[in-house]
Amino acid sequence: MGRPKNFDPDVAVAQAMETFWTKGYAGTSPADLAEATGVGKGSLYHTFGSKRELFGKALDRYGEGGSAMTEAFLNEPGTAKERIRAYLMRLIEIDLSLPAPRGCLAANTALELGATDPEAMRAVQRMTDATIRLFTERIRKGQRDGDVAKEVDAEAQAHFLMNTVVGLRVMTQTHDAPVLHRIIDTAVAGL
Amino acid sequence: MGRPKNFDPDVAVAQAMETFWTKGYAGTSPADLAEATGVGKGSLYHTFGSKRELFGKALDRYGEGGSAMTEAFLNEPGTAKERIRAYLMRLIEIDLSLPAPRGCLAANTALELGATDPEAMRAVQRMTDATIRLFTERIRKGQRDGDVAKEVDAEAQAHFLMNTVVGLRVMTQTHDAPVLHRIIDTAVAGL
DNA sequence: CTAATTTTTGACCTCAAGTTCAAGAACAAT
DNA sequence: ATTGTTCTTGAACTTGAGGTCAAAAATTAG
Repeated sequence: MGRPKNFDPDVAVAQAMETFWTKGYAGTSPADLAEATGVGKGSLYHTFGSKRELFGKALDRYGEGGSAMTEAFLNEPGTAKERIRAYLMRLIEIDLSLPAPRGCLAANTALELGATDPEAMRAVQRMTDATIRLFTERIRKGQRDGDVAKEVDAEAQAHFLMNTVVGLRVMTQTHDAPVLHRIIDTAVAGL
Repeated sequence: MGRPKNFDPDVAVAQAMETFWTKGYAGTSPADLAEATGVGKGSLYHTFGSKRELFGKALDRYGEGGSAMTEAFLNEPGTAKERIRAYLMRLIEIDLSLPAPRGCLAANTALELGATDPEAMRAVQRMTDATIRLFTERIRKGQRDGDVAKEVDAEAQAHFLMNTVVGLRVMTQTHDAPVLHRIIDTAVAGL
């Protein structure tokens, strides 16, 4: 009972995520969030408690979406090297197609809140660990399929690829597609 | 003539740089800068004009310091691979020895101001290009010395290494030394 | 010593961020 | 229709950021 919400909290979280992603945590004001979601400030506070809590939900949602997209992409037909390369290419392609590249919410958060917000860091780490696991599994599958050499240390490669992804999402801010493509080609050479 | 400054602007810039590096651009208030430099807010504004201008000087100074340290490190005796590996190791070692890792001021700036400050981006790009050039030269020297294969594309490797550096400076926030070391070893495997 | 010049200091100003709250609106149950 | 409950709205509050300014202090030239 009681008056029904006239917005969907999940949708609002998704819209908030987009805003945080584009403008950063500190750079996003309650007014921005109200505009992005179409919900009054008061209502947002009533529903989510605080800006930080809303951000937490947005981070979680980002992790879910990212995981799903990574998993889907890696598991399309092809060799491990092909799929991983295609995944990296896709990542920068999306970012470069935006009016202004915004990198990776997780990486952005790590840098912006790293020193001051341990819980945000844990959320970021959960996401990177999930991605690393997906990479590891895909490489192991490649080894079973015979398209990746048995000697390759799947976990080491996965960590390394994660590092490359993070780097790319920053380099997107300052470098153009050809440079980024060559970086990707160099990075997957070890597979 | 006139009253003499009772602080050294160069020193103040260096102190401001440390503060921006640790707390980020937006996260650093004029009051923080006054405390870090020991100079009154009014005096800082009198000397530097605005927070943004002071930040510009701090960025430049960071670039100079970084370049000098990179060049010095790469040119110590050893093979290209050894020196580059040592350089990467040193970078994360410094960062991990701090109470809280703060990454790379240039990378942090790229993410924080990427969308909104083209001039800061140009400064960042000047720095990364300088580093890439140093990597390229060191790899070419390795090829002349015979410790790097002639077939290696020095520029592609240099861009790739730059990307790895950027990635590492973010990963430092969430991962520990052994993982980072393995990433470095994987990254320099192509040399 | 006076004048001219430059720096320092700290009070002051404006504006927006982040949040709270009182009043009213929309529902379900009785 | 009334009650109890939950949601919405917009005003209002507090705090600190970023910056300005007038007055005092420190210097050199004459």
